Amino acid sequence: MSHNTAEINRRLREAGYRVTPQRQLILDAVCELGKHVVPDAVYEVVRRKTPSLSRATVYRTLHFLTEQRILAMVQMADGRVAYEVAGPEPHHHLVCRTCDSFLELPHSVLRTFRQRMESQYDFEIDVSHVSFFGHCTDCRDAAGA
Amino acid sequence: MSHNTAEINRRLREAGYRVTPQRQLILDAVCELGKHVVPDAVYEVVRRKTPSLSRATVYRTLHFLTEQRILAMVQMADGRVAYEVAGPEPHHHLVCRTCDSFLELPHSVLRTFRQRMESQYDFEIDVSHVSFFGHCTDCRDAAGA
DNA sequence: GCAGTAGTTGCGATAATTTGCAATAACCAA
DNA sequence: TTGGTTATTGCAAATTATCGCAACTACTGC
Repeated sequence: MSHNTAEINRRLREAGYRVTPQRQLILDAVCELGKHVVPDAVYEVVRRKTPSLSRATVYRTLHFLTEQRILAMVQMADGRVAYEVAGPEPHHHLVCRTCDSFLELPHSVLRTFRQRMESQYDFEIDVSHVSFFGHCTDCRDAAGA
Repeated sequence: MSHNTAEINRRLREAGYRVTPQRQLILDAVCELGKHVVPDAVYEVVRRKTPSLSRATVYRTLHFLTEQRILAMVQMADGRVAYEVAGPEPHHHLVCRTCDSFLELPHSVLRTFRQRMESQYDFEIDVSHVSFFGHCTDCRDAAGA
């Protein structure tokens, strides 16, 4: 369990939302499944414990927890969205379009860029998570052969 | 019409693909609809001229034309994908999550970043189009009030 | 021109995601 | 503890996106 349940529950209640068993189950499932968790995988896990829990609830809850910055939404190369538990410091991904592998980037790589957008365009980039797509070393080598 | 039909047709045929009325209609529609065109809008337009043209063809053709770098795929704030005619030089967007407006960024803003990723991570970012999400001046003012 | 080849399309089925609404249950206050 | 308020859930239907396959047709070579 890599999330502080008590703290999260407090935050939710403070904001006027409710802590429901469904929300806790879904958060636990994302946590347990690791990084780049797709909605369907979450559904499969929670459904084992609570078969009545519906797909709609999974989708809604993932959205909800993302809005609350408890989860972060990440884009996969094929366009699907996945989720992961949001750490205290955001991080970013380099996603390979060919093999779907990904590299993690520290937030620092975007810090300068972000500041520039703010001063130049007066636009505040939401950097909870950014994915960049392209091709990793291996796949480029394979293609170039 | 902001695209050179003859040139595009030549490119497609040269690559072994075919120039079909459906593809032309769909490209024209994207062109006419402007920037950030969603698949359904394209479908509504082409269907007026050719009611038999199916939704599947719209989706497939948008993907296809994107692969051929004739269109560029852009992400909207709500996660949906949209398309626009790809210019000779890529450009990027700052998309406001609140009002869905967007600012265009010249490719140059990412050039340094891209080079850094290449030298540091040996990862080649596909920069045909990148969207950054956040909040524009107006929406931040409105929210902060 | 004309016919053959293979890239494309349309249809229907399927998967993935969202939404409306009534029933439910978490939380707060007394 | 109990009751009321209202956020949340589950269901089913609506949307949105994808896929398999047979029919079609754009293109090439003759």
